[in-house]
Amino acid sequence: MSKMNGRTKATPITMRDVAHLAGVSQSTVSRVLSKSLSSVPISKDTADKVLSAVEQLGYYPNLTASSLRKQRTFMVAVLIADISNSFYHSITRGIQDVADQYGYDVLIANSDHLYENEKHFCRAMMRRPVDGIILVPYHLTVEEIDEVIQRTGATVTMLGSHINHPLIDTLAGDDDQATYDAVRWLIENKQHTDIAYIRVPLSYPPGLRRFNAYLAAMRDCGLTIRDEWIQEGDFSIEGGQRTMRALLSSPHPPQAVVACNDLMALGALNVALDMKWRVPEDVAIVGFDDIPLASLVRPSLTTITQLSTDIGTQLAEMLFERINGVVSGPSRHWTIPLHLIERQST
Amino acid sequence: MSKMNGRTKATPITMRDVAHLAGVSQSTVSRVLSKSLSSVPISKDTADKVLSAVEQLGYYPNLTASSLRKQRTFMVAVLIADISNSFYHSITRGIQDVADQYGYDVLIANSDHLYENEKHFCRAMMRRPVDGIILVPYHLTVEEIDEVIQRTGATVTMLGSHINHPLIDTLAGDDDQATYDAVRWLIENKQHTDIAYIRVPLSYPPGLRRFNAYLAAMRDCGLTIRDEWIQEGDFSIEGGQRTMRALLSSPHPPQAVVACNDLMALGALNVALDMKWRVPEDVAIVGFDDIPLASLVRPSLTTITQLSTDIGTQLAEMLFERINGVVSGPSRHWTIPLHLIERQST
DNA sequence: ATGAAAGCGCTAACAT
DNA sequence: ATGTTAGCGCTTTCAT
Repeated sequence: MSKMNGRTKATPITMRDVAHLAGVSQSTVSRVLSKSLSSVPISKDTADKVLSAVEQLGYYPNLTASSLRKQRTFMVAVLIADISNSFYHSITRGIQDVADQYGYDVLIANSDHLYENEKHFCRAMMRRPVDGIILVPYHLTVEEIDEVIQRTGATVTMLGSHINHPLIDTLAGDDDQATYDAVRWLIENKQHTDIAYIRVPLSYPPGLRRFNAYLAAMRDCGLTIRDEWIQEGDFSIEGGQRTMRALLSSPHPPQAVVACNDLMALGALNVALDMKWRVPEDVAIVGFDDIPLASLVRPSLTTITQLSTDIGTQLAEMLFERINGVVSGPSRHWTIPLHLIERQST
Repeated sequence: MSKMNGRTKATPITMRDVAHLAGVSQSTVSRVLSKSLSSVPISKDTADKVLSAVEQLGYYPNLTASSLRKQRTFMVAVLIADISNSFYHSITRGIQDVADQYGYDVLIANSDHLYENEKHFCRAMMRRPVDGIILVPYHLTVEEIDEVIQRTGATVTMLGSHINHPLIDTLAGDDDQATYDAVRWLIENKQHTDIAYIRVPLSYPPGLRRFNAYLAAMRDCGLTIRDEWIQEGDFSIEGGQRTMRALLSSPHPPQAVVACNDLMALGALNVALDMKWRVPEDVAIVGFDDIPLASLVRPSLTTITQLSTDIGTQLAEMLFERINGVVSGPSRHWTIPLHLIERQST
């Protein structure tokens, strides 16, 4: 290693240095290195000289400069709702893998489900434009997302179905149908009548949809819902624990509990066991997302799968198809099939 | 929203536009906006004109251009070993929070514990220099990290104690001592004599250190270790499951199992329960990391805590102290106290 | 107090 | 086939 002594200024090696060493002009170096198809031919001889100079100096092109000039950053940004939820985090991994393949770096942001953070993300995108954005928006409006697109020219792909924009490809699960089916399955196959639901605040469009699906299933089966069976969590394990405690201590505890996501379902499961309720004998539990933990805990959690890794790669593939011009034309809206995975908690 | 019709080029608003609207020169706009302490005074009047032009146009400065000129990117990069391990992912969150506070964006990369990926990360840093780097390196050598520092001028902070470089602040837990203590505690307080260890490949310095601590504790207590009690996993839940299956099916299954990380311990726990072994009565299990799951599963997992969120914020704070010049001088090496958390699995 | 001009490192259009 | 030149959008000297 050079010397490692003292905190000194960096000594970046630029194209100029390479050009100088190779005895050619700086633009020739650029041409050799970018070897773009459209470019003019270059003599084998100079190409070799350049390449060996690059080798010798250990030159790395500066992407910041290249970005500025090309108006293309080779970065994509991802906005997820909760970095501590492994559901999102499988998505992230899927995206990273695909981005890597295309030579892109990934900027990750986390909204914690907060509108303010989502808006902050949009502002960040205006300042540091990226080529592509993958969003899991909860509160953002079409207008806000549209502004980012108009101003930065970024290609946007999102998870969810509540935004409709002519330039945004979307991928969404059929949440409501899956929730509806799960509740009916609890009623018809498991003979439950007293079914509680742990929802999230109704300002979250997907949360609202899932909750409505639960209501519809109960209504369609002619079942009545006690007020105390409807609980409101906040996506987290703690939310699930708190609401489950309320549920199990109420005068009429439910026979089954459906939660809007796995994290809350796991919190609920955990509280049930600690309160010595047998699961599923005394109370059955159903989640949503199929995060890795769902199959790991005992009893393992019955849940609705979204195949989160696939979602990530899928979203990224859709994005890069646009970025690389493989696909053009009107926005695509894909739906992914969801299905109940029956495990030990029901 | 403007029109949303058709996939058109972006219409970025630059400083020139602002200058034009405000009727001043572009450099004046820059001065007003950067309001750097060192800068010359500016008349209240023009400042107002500029600010209102900014407002009116909804101007956002372009960070790519600014980065190029200032040779400062306002980005930090993080290299973690496993994005699906919640231990790292609490670290990530801690870093994100701090970075956010300082107005920095965060680039996250994932090595999957692979040397090749770690080197790939270094190359990426050469091409897209960032102001700061936080590393959890497993295989990277001092030389390789030093090159990045020399070439990019980035400030580096890392988790771990096996790299010694005059410019790199490090934060490390006292893994070996904690492991040693945990094993002795199993022996002296829990009266176990047959203790197995699930290690990771010995090419991982921290893994090696922890393993040696286990050996030392056993030896110091005069206990012998059967060959089959030493198993090798790969950091993952599956690794824990596979090795635990081997352990429990062996002719002399251990009374206690210590794993090098929580993920493997959880896999082991899970297999034990599925094979109808009672935990901790038939076999006790100890992990390392204290990831959120450790306290969630039943029986909950006895483990060694590293306070991962604190680690993230701590690392980031150390980094920004350097970046912002709050601290200078020789590199600091901090140790964080680790301690055993006794839960139900022992 | 402000404008003009140079330049960060690169790409691409324009020369030759 | 290669060199020269003009920017990308910004910051920062140097003038005035």
